[in-house]
Amino acid sequence: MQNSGRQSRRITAAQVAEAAGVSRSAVSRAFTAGAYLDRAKREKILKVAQELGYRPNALAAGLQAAGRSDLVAIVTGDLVNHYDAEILARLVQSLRGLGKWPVVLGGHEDLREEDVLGVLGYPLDALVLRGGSVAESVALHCAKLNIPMILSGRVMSAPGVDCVCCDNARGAAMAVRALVARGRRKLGYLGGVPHLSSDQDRRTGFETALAEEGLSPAVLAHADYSFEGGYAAARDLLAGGAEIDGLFCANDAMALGVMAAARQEGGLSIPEDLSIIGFDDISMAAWPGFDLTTVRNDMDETVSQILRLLSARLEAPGKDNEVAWIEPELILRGTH
Amino acid sequence: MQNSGRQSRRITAAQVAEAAGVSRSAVSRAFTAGAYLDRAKREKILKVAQELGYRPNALAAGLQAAGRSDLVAIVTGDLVNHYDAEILARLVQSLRGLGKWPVVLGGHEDLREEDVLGVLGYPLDALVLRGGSVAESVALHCAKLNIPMILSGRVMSAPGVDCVCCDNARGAAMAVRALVARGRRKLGYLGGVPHLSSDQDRRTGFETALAEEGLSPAVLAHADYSFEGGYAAARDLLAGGAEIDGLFCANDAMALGVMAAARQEGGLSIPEDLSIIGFDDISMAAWPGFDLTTVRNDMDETVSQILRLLSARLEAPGKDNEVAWIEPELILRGTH
DNA sequence: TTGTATGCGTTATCAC
DNA sequence: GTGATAACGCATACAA
Repeated sequence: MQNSGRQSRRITAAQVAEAAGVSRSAVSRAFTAGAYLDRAKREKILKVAQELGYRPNALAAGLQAAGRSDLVAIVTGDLVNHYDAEILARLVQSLRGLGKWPVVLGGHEDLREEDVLGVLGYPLDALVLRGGSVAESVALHCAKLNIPMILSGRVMSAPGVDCVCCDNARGAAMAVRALVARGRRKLGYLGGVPHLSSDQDRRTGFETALAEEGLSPAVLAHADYSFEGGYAAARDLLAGGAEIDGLFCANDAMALGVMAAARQEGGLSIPEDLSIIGFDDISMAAWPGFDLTTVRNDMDETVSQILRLLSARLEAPGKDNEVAWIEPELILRGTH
Repeated sequence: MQNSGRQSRRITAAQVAEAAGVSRSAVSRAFTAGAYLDRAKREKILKVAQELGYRPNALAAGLQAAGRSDLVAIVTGDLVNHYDAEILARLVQSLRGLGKWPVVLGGHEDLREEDVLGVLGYPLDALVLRGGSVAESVALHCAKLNIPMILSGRVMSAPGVDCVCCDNARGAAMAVRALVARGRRKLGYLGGVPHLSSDQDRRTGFETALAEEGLSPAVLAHADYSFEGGYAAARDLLAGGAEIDGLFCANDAMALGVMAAARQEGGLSIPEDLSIIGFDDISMAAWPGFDLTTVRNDMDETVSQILRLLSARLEAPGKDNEVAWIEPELILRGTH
C-alpha cells in the first residue's frame, strides 16, 4: 500500500523520476529551459510526466527565489462600470503575455481593505490598483514588503509606486471648449464620487476652462458614476428647473443616463436642446442610438503604460518612481 | 553586514522571532487561529510583526498541506459581454467570502488553452470555467491533478466536474410563448456562436416550442453575442426583406443591437412593428430607452450555486458530480 | 505552554 | 551531462 492515501496527492517530481528511472534533478532540468540534459533523456521524462499528469508545483517553484512568484494582484474598480471591465480584460490578457498570473480583487462596491492586505501574503511581483479606492496604509505595507505598486487613474508620490493617469483637467477643458464652440453658454458639470482625485481634477478643469471663456458654472452636481445615478441626477435637475444648455459628465455611463432622462423625462432633443459630453469613451459610447461625444481616456494606452512601468520596475526595483500621463482626446460624435 | 542584500528580501518568521526574542514556532502560532500560545506573548509577536511589516508567506504556507492553497482559478468569458463581467464581479466577491483568492484568465476573445493548462501549475483548490470556451483536454488534466472543476453555462458529465447551467430550452420556450401570446406568428431566432451547447439548446427550445404552436421558424440567423453583431445581423435581415414580426435573441447584447438597427436602419417601431426578446437580463436591459423584455439567466443564483458546489466538493472531494439547473424567468418589459 | 526537528516540492550549487 | 544536497519559508508532530 504505497500510494493509497484516501485524498490522493498531486504527482511530484520524485514520482516522475522513479517512473522514468532518473534522478529528481533530471526531472527538474527537463522542465527548465536551457538546462543541461541529454536530449533523449529529456524527451523520455517529458513523456512520462505527460502520462502521469505531472506539472511542476508553482508554489514550490515560487518559493525558490524572491521576486518572481509570477503573481500580480489587480485591484479593479466596480465591474458594472464598463470602463473598468474593459480595462480589466485588457490587463489580464497582457499580463499573461508577460508570463504573470493575475489575482483579481474588487469588482464590486465594497472592497475591504483587509482583502487587499491579505493578498500581500503572497510574494507578489506587483500590485496594480485601479481607481482611487484604497488607502495609504496599503501603500505603506507594499513598501515594507517590497512589493512594487502601480496606480492607475490616480497619482501618488512614493518610492516604488508608479502611476498611470489621464490628464483629467485637460480632458475637461477640451469638453468645455467644444461645448462653447457650439454656442453653449449655460454649462453644467455632473461629477462622480467627490473625494476621488480624478473627479476633483475633472471638475477643476471644467471650472478653470469655463473661467477662461469668461463663464461660470450653471450647475455643479454629482452622482455615483452609474447610468442609474446619471438618470436620477438629470431628472432632479430637470424637475428643479435648472437652466442649462450643455452638460459635461465625469464618465460615459452617467452621460448615457442623462441622455435617457433628458429624452424621456424632459422631452428634450439632444443636442438641439441640450448638449452632452461624457468621459472615457467606453465601447457603448459609439453605439448607434447613443453616439455619445466624449473625452477618450485611452484604455489601450493606459494598459500598455501599466505594463511598461511594471516591466521597468521589475528590471530595476530601485528606480525612481514615475508618472505616465495619458493624453485625453476629444471624440466628436452626435451629442454635443 | 547582516542584512544588506541589494535586493532586500521579504521579512520572514525567523526575523520576527529574533526581534521578539521568541522561537520561530511561536511566531507561526501567533498567526494561527486557535493555536496554543500565551496571550501576552502572542500580542508582543503581533506587535513586532506589525512594526517589521511581516506577513506569513502564503506560498510557503500553501506548500504545507495538499488541497488548500486557497487559490481558485476563474476562466471568464469575454468581458465586453456585460453578462460575463457581472458574473465575474459577483464571483470574485463571493470567493473572497470563502477565503479563496481568484486567479483570473480569459476575459477577451482569444483564450489560449496553454494558459489554462499553465495555471494548473498552482495546486488550485478549484477551477471555475464560464461558458463553453475550453476543451476536453483541460478537464482531463484537472482530473489527473485532482483539481475540482466547476462549469458554468455548460454541462459535462465527468467525475469531479460539477455544473451550473440555465435551462436554456425552457427559457427559449418561454420567449416563444410570450411572442405568440402577443399575436406574433412570423418568428425568427438570432443565435450566438453555433458550436456552444448553450446556443444549441436555446435554438432547439425555440424550434420545439414553435412547433408546439404549429409554427415554423421564419428566420434562423446568428451573430457573435455582441451589440455590433446583433446590429449587423438585423440590418442584413432588413435589407434582405425578411418578413418577421418577432425575434428571439440568444443574449441581451445582440437584442439591443437589433433594436438599434430596427429603429435606425429600418425605421421600425418596437414592439409595434417588431417584437424583440433577449436572454440573460443584464443590468442594461432594464435601462429606460431599452426596456428590454428578456429571459432572466439569474446571476445571483448562478454564482451562489457555483459556491455551493465548490464548498460541497471541497468538503467531500470524492462525491458524485452534480448539475445545478437554474430556472429561467421571463421578465416582461416593453419590447415584446 | 513552549521549543526542536521534520517535511512540503521545487530550484540551484556543487562535486563527480 | 549528471546526481546528491542545501536552501526557500512555513506549519506541525513530538518531546519537554
